Amino acid sequence: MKPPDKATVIQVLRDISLLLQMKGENPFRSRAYDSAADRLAGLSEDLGALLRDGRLQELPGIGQAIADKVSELLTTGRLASYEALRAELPAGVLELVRVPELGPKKAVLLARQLGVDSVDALEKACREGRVRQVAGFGEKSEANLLAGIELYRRSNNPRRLLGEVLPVAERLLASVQTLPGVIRASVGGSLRRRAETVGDVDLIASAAGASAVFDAFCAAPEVAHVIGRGESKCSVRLHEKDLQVDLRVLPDEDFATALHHFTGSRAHHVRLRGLAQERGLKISEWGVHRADGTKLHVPDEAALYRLLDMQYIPPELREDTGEIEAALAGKLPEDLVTWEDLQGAVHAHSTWSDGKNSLEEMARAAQALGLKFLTVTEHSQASIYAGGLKEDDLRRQWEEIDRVNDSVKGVRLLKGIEVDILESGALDYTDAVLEQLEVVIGSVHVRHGMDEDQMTRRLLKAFDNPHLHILGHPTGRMLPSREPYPLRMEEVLDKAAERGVVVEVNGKPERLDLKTEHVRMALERGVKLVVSCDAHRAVDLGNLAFSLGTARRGWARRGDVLNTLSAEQFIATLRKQRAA
DNA sequence: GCCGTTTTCGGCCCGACTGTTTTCAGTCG
Repeated sequence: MKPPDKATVIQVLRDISLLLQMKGENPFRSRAYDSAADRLAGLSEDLGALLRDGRLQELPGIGQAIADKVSELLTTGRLASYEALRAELPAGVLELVRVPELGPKKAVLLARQLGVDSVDALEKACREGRVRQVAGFGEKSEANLLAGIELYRRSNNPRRLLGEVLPVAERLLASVQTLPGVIRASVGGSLRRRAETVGDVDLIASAAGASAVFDAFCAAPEVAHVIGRGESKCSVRLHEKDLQVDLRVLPDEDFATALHHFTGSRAHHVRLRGLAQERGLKISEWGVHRADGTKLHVPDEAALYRLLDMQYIPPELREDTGEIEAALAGKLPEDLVTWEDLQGAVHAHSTWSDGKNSLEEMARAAQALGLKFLTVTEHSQASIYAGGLKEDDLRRQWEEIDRVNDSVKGVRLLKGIEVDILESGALDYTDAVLEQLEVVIGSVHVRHGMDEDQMTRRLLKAFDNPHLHILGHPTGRMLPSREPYPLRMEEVLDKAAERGVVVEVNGKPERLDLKTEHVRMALERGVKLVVSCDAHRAVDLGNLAFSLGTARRGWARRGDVLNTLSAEQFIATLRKQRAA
């Protein structure tokens, strides 16, 4: 039997946490399973390797009991205590808790009292007015459950892609900033941390009074429905993409601590608040207080970290994956790559292959973003479906690139290719053509079905070609629909480091490939990166922001990312990397 | 269930909102 993958282990731990809550167990025991799941989710190392080396228990939050359970699950494919727990509770409860508004306690109550064992059965019970007969439930509960069921049905995975949501959120933020009385406002939540997917949008604003702000916010044309509204929080659902937006409005003196609180992550906060306790401080969204109730002045987030004697931690790093220890020791990198550092955008297509805009339009879009160069990397001949270029087409394209470079000032198009890495690991052009190009990205586009061994060897073989500069979207995943192809990432990155192959952090919202954990693995090995936009339209140059966010989440510094160099240095460095 | 530079027992982050309640439990983030 195939051993369960990491995602399965994480899911089982989360299920155990829920089942323990259903049983009414000690909530801290339940939380321990959740924390362990969080820890594994943020892990860059291979779970199987940790198990083999007996190092599972070295992970904070994983002790003897959970390590044993993970071990049992990984080695036997089953977990007896989990199965026993499931058997103790009514069937279907783990499905029921996926309905928003329905938590473990209510789910088990309804399952026991009404015999509902599925979301369908729950809906029927609501419609027949049976739910309101259960103590603690009323007519409103029924209506809310029906609304929750509809939401649950509309999308099995309610999390949206960062690249879909961020532009919507930033537009909304701009309008909130103009509402009456608003002093400061920011995006918060996993969106601010640049997680690859986000569940909803958190906006935090400061103003003298919340009421007028909420009135205006709820009346905005993009708002479809007001979910709830209290003293400091208001939740709405937008017409656009069915997105839920939570707006918090607080006095300006509480803005920094509120922004910090609603940025998360939960794991980061738990650690930080523990540290605060040791210093006799209490942190909440309403400020930092001493035990005697004195409130400390916290004008911005940096001040909050200073109170705990640690370096400022940027939002993208707040996941409790080592950033707290580093910040306490003063070892957090202070030169994480920023938007301002970027001089060029990597990976763009034009109408020469499957792009929608001309070379000149792409150049002008790059110019408008203040970029100094853009690498034009069309598909190669094997990618017939994507209008891949024959070698002759390429030469004609170079003439047009020269013309555009003469006419559009301040930005330079680099002559490149996204060449297919064929099934054999060979590249899809002759060396005679490849050596004339300034930028060669090699990517896998066909035959994803190879097994782990075959795919690993395919990539390593491609590294043998000295003209390959950059490995493009290394795992081929597409969120949420296509799994990454199987690959021994450690081996690929080891070899990339050894051979000077640069690795792409692809910024297309569905890809974000490398993902965060792999970025860290690459950097630990000294692999150099490019952040890319994989643009097929001029507007896609904005994908660079998503790639940048992923690189920062992986702790990438300015010097790790080659498109922070000038065009000349960029080209020279790509060549030098491979010559070394 | 995890954890420990006073502790191997006794803590564990913190609060808003809702619906159902007359003081709180459940859910969410």
